[in-house]
Amino acid sequence: MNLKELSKTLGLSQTTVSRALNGYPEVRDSTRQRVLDAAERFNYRPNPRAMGLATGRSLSIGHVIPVSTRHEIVNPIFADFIAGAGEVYSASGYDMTLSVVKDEDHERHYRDLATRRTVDGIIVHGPYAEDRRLDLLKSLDLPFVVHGRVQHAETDYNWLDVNNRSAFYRATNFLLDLGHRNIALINGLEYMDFARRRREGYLKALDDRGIDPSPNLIAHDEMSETQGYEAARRMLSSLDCPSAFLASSIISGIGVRRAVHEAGLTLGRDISLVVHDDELSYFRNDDDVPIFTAVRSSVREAGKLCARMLLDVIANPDLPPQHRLLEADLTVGRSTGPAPALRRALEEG
Amino acid sequence: MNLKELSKTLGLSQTTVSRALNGYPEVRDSTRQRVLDAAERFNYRPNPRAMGLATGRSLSIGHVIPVSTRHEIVNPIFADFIAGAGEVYSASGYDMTLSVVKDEDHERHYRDLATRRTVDGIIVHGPYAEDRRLDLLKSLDLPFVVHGRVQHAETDYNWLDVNNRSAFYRATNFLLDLGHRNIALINGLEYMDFARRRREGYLKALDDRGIDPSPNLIAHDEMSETQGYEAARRMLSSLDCPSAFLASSIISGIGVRRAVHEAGLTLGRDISLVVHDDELSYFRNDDDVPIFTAVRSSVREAGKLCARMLLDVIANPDLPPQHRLLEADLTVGRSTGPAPALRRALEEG
DNA sequence: AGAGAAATTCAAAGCGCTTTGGATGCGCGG
DNA sequence: CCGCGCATCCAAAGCGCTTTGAATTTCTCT
Repeated sequence: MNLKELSKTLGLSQTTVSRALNGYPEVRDSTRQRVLDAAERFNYRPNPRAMGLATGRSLSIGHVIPVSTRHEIVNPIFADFIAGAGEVYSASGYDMTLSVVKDEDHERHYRDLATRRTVDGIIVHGPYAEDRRLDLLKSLDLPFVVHGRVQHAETDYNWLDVNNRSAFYRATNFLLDLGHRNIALINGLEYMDFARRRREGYLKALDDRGIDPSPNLIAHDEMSETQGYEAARRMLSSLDCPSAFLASSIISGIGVRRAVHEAGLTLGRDISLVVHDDELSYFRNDDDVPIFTAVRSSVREAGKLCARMLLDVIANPDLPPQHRLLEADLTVGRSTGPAPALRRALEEG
Repeated sequence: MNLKELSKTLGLSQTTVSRALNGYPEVRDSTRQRVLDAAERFNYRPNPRAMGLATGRSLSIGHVIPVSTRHEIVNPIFADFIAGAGEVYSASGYDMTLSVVKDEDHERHYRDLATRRTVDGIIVHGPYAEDRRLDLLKSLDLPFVVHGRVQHAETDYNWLDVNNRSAFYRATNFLLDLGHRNIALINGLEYMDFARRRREGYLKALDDRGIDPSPNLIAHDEMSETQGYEAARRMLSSLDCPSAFLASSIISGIGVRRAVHEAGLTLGRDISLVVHDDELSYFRNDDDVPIFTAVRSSVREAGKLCARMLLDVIANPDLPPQHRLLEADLTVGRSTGPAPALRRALEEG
């Protein structure tokens, strides 16, 4: 059943029916009701491609998921982010178009999206500290929102980010206050923007107390269980063995835990661990006393907020660039405790 | 730049240009080359909505991700599956449209997809043992492939599945051969088809050896770290304390490991654990000697295969229903060993 | 009652592509 | 030289919707 048939059935013109359905004012109330009833009865659904052709819009948002050839990992936070964003889209009648794009294909892909206008806007995932994508996108006249930020951008753009620097600054300070001095950082890939900011926060906190960071205690890699495990194992058996770890993800944190156990040590007593917790749905860390002390920020919520921001920008093209900086909570769990030296001092009174 | 402009520039009709671009034979070779060159030079990209309107196809595949209101978890295997499928789509010029749909909205959503023809086919994720969705889809005349199967279906349909029954049958036998008798099953939600099949395999193996399964040693829930932990902790402190666990996911397996450690026991010696390993990219279990003994099957590969199957079915509508049953590998890692009783016997010679 | 304004409704153009049903021009055999 | 078949190319219709500009109806006031 299409518009033509529907309007013929109703004895009205396509114009009127279309207007009635789309809520335009120049339709008599009784007529509109008649149209809506008929549409419902005949289960009429406008053809989105025809709508799109006529309006130029696609009612679809593009999410571009980067996969590098070097690093095969699909970001595990991605599923939850999508779930959050998807909720917003379906509530607003938008679809979500996903593309999984290799690093070297990004430019071509964005240009394609822009010229074919297959989406009305896009969400950029996993920005690098130096990311040429944004300047390209700016030049393409396609609304976009970045989940994260980049270090230096030629021009302003829409973004939503967790305050990674502050989160890791606070987390590091928390460990320092517990007496830890050798604090290791198990971070994400060095060229990722979030990883760089987290390291900045970490270094700043050390610097504030006049502590020299040890290069051996900083690991940059893809955040996987194995990465956490191997980095932690290496560090635990090194000379400047850390008494505390800061892990950029709950997943690498799990790896750290494995290494700690394997070394015959106990988390929260011999070794402290603070993780960044994205509140992944399959990895809840929200018991009354959480397993891990964590800086916490829901990535699903971030997905919702990004989606809303983008829809806003699309609806109001003249809006100035939108920014939203979320602060992470620092929640104390069972994986942290005073540094062994401090603990002994405390115990001896 | 659209078809009209392009053909005007070339001094050709739209018909000819369209045919040249789409590889139809009734175009002189030299002309075709001229057209292709110009298209390249002017960076011509056909408008997909116009194409879709004219052809009736959308060049897009729908993935429907279920989220229940009861269980908020987004299936963690989903990201890797998508990555696999996405590769195939982009190689074939298809887009991927994702929708995150609540249980109660599924029917409406599928009907919508079918009447609006916004996708050319869909992939069904996470089928329940008794899933009314399939019969509905069958009646909708929209090609689809199920990742998984259902228990009883009125009619045949396209699916790709891991042989869950056999995988868990073999895993259980493996543990039985090691002398374990109290074997616990930490499974997914009871109404999921895969969970039911896994339990069948497990029960069958026990039955083969005349062992009565203990209801206390079977847990059904969403597969999360917490679930694994709590189920294992409960079981470990119960009367019929298991000496081995079978976990339906590497993630719940991690939880089991935590409970084991917390009980002061050692994995692979005091307690054995076999997990189902989907080869999630952020949770590799593929060291020379893997951490976990596992039944293993790449979900990313499954994504690829499902996508290919669907594209096939779309291209050849008269194909009979396609089926593909993947066997999982049983890989021995460090999380399993002889049952304590057997080990003592062995040690005493 | 009649004019002008306001409220409704409509016909038709247009979005950018594919595809049907011819045209056109060419070489070739009779 | 004519007519036929083949290789190329084209004009125009159509996909299903929105939207412009105009027509028609209904109100409102005098």
